[in-house]
Amino acid sequence: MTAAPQRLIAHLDMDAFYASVELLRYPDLRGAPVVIGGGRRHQPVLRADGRRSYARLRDYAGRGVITTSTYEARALGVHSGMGVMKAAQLAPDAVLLPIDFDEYRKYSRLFKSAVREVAALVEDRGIDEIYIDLTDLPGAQRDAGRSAAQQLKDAVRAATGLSCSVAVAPNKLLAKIGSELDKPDGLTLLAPGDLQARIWPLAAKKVNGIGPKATEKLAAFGIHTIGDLAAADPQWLVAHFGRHYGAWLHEAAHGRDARPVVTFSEPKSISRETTFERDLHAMRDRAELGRIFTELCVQLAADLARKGYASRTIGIKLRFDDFKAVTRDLSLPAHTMDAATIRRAAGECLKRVDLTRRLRLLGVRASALATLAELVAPRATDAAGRPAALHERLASDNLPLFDGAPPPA
DNA sequence: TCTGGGGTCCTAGGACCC
DNA sequence: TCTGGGGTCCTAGGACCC
Repeated sequence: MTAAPQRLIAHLDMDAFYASVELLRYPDLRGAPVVIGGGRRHQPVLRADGRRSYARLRDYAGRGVITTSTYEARALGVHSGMGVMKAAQLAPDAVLLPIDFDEYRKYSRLFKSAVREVAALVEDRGIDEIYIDLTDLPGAQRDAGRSAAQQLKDAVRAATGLSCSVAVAPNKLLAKIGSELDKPDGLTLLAPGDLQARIWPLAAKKVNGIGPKATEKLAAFGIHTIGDLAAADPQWLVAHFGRHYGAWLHEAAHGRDARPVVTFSEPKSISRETTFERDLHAMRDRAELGRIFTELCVQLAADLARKGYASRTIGIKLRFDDFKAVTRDLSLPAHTMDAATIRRAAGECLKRVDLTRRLRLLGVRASALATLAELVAPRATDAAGRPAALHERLASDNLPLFDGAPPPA
């Protein structure tokens, strides 16, 4: 009997993805600190002499955050998630470019299809990163996946002109940590024996799943590195972090992770939200809020239709001027993809919220999704157990969309 | 002038049913 | 009069990730 082959899981992460895509079309910016974010204004302007002029961080006013920045900008202390206004204090002369998701999605498709030419078992993890299972790739076991990883990097560069960082490890958890170790343009191999020397010295927050809150709580107990965490008593971790999370922290610190590479999964929810340019009040700005609310519902309905889903639970999200958020949701008797039905359900949710404070964000969410195929499948049945036709399963009506925002509580 | 928009997963209490 | 579990659904909030 032969032993099962060692799992070889790659994590591939594009280097400063949005910023690198922008540098492809604005090569004159190469080497400069460049930041992506802050909305859709501040487009570069082509001047009469044929050169471009770019907005600088110091010119910006608004509520945007940094989505990505070049390594030159990061060296100045600018990081993703940071408010643009705050970043402007650190790097006022850095170039600011608007976000162009269509362009990034185009390059995302390009690099992912290049990867799939090399290896078929690919898990999508958003626009700029993926996991790849190399375990059964011919030849991969011979060199622990090194040549396969190099092949992936070469394929991505050939297809896009962009660099990425790849790590190959026994599982997703370690591969994810590993791809950051040699960025940019990295190629990292991690074997089970590398845990103590290469993983344990790292900060605990390098583990995917240990965020700001857990990091702070761990630090309060004197746990700073992954090694500190590995040395902690698992019973103690469970007592302080809960049965599930505490046990997971222990496993993660020891580099154990059996999650498979998943090549497809159905979405659980689809949503639309927007942050207003200025905070709005439910009564004073009622007309504007009503318009935005309806627009979000119309967009959400279009998203559902385009992707082929119907939803049975509609929810709203509000964020107030003090940044506190609340959610409300409502389950319907039948699935819907109809804008008016969504708008009415979302309006019911809104009635359950105290609207004294001003709002900075409004969102609408569809969950409990079913594919249209599921809804028409023979096994789809009505309350009496009889097969139901699609038009009977979808709650749809022609109520007017613009019925205004409900009165504040 | 702090803090976008799109997601996933987990917890926890109450309703309701067996 | 007091006292069971288990299972599922609904709802709200929060941590976390890209």
